[in-house]
Amino acid sequence: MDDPEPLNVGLLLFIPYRAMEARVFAGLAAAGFDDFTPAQARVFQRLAPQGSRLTELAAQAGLTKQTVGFLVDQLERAGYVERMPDPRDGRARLVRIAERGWRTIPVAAGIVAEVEAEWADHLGNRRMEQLRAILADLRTVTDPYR
Amino acid sequence: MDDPEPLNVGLLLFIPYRAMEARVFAGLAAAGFDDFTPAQARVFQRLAPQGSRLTELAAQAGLTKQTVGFLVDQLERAGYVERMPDPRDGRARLVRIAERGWRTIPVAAGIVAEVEAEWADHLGNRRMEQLRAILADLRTVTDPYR
DNA sequence: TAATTAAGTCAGAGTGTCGTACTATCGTCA
DNA sequence: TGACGATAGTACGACACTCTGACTTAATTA
Repeated sequence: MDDPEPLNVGLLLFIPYRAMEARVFAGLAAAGFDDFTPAQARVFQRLAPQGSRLTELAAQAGLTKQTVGFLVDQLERAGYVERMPDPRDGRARLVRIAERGWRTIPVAAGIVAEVEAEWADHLGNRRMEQLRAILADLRTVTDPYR
Repeated sequence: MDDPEPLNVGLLLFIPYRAMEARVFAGLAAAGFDDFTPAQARVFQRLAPQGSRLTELAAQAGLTKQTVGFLVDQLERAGYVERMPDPRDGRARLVRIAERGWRTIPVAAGIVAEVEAEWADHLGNRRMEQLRAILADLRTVTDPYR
């Protein structure tokens, strides 16, 4: 109706991000993982396979330690992750994906693949690959954590 | 240290989005617009120049009417927007950008331009344009609202 | 070994979001 | 023209998320 001016890139990034997130949540819920909030997922998503420390997760997700601790509590109660002492540092504990957490992974990956396929279908494979490559490159200047 | 597998496109979209948002907020705060939260901004950003209805904003932002009403209350109290009756519908009210709101726009636009310039500098102009074009195209399949 | 730094927790407060229920107004059609 | 279903918005209550500040425990450094 009234869009002569192009949206800024920030908003353009946000729109598909949100669409992807919504699809993944709907799919997880349909597969029985219906406790699981976006905030929890943003932490869960960054767990290293061998486990991550709270402080590390907080830095990566751009949240405080307290917030991540709160979210990990919930994930732990729901059986998605477990905490164990870090053998290399008595102060630290490692947050690791637990059995139920592992089960979400193929489900989520399947939905992501499905959405990506739809996008590739719309954009064409070549541009989809360009998008992925450009975003990965952009990460080097926008992700303070690597 | 440990990133052989590529991140999914959702997360790759989120990282620069978040970086852009953080920069805009820091800049607005530095310019004296230090009340102004991300949630408020996500609504404010979608206001049509002639004013928008609450329901319309809610649909675009993917929020409920109540949530948007709550955020608009705050924006109104802070002088960024004003509400007026919709001459075409007695039930509706138009939310319009108010004087103080208009003043944020060049500031925000300047920061967005600055960040985009940095990105273009890193990616090269050609790929920056590709990114913009691809995202705009992707919007047709990911934005349920247009 | 004392001082400093780092990992994590606890407590409290403020913000953001939703579901349900309600009022007022609009549009339609008998 | 007036009754009825749909739509715009508000009110209230609950819960999720996030932060700040203060604290505990363990590691590191001097």
